[in-house]
Amino acid sequence: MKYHHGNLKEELISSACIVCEADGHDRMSLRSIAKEAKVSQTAPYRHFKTKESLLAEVSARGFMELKEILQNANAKKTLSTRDKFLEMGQAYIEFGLSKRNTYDLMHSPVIDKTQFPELLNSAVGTFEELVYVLAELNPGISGKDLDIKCIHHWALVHGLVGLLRNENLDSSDIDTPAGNAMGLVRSDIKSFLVSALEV
Amino acid sequence: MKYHHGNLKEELISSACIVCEADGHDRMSLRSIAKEAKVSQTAPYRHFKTKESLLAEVSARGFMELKEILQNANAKKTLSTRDKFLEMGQAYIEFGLSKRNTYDLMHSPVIDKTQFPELLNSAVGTFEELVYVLAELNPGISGKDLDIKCIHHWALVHGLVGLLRNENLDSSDIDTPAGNAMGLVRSDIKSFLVSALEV
DNA sequence: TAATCATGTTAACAGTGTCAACATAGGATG
DNA sequence: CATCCTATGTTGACACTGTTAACATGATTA
Repeated sequence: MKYHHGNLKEELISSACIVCEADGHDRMSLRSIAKEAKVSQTAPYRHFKTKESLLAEVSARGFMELKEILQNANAKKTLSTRDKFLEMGQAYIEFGLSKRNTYDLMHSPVIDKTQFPELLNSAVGTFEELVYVLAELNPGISGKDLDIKCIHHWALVHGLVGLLRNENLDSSDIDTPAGNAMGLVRSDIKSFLVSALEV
Repeated sequence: MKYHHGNLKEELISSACIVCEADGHDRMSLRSIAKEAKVSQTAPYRHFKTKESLLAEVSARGFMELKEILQNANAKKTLSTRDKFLEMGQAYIEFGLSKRNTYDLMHSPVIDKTQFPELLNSAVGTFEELVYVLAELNPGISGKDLDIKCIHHWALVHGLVGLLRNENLDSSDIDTPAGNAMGLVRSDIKSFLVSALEV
């Protein structure tokens, strides 16, 4: 039994990623993931100043994974620019729905991104990926106008993920127009994107 | 000093509303608001089964307030339908930005809305208000198509609030296209809505 | 070899949500 | 009016949390 773990920081992060996605960041305790790594409850403090900074790493990895997913969608050379754009939108939403708790952490106010420059960069990186397709899709616009258009589309998919994830409007027993429409959207995201984005 | 408070439940809720908006729901403790009401730390448990159910109450009040705000915007008789719609969008976003922490709670996964039917109704009520204007604005569509259009616009404003609130992209020192565009959008929300909603 | 320093441990503190057991008062019932 | 019931309060405790201080270990470096 060696005293020094050797690879603790990395193990803590990857463990945190798993627990965070499984239970949600608010139910994740530093102590539990320390225990999982078979290490004392205060060992993480040699690698992370606070719990928040560990969560910042988890969040950053989420953004990196999302960026990669968007890049992959954008890299499908057989598709038209329009279809690549739609593919990205769908991939984004699917990420938000499948990595539910991680996505929640990524946009949670418990992490002050201004205190974690790397995290901020990761988040901005996601945005940049969107800029590339939209620039290709709209040769007419550029600069600020292009950036604002990006925000428009980012807001749309981000908002949709939020509604589908948190409102529980469709998965409830109560039969409402909102719930039914939400179910329709969820069952065919691509159609929704086509109509909403009007591209 | 009377043993029974007399109006504890109501006082706890309104106190929770204030603390929640001031500090955020995750930093709010049951004990602290019990103390504020000059009552023992377990007294709240005579009125709320768990902390979550008190937060559900706070969330519901948030939705009711938001609905009222949207109703007021929609009731401005001097405005055209289009302008009423824009007014609602702007009012929604301003609510999300000014009642930042409350808005966060309203869409937080810490509350399982399926376990609080009244809260679910409040949330759905917000949606309904949107249906009314959009129906008036688009006489051509109805039923599911109308509902899906509502989700589209709800997602847009909801997503925009999320980006403006949590990403900290514009308030940071780092100079990025995303941050700059975010600042532009924030400084003139109405213009953004006009271009994004294309109405 | 000796010293330094990153990385581990143990013990403790103040705080949390929650429950069980007990206390009080006011309204309903005889 | 006396009595009991029930809603509402309190005290004490439990298991947990993030975090810090003080100490231990062992690898790197002077």
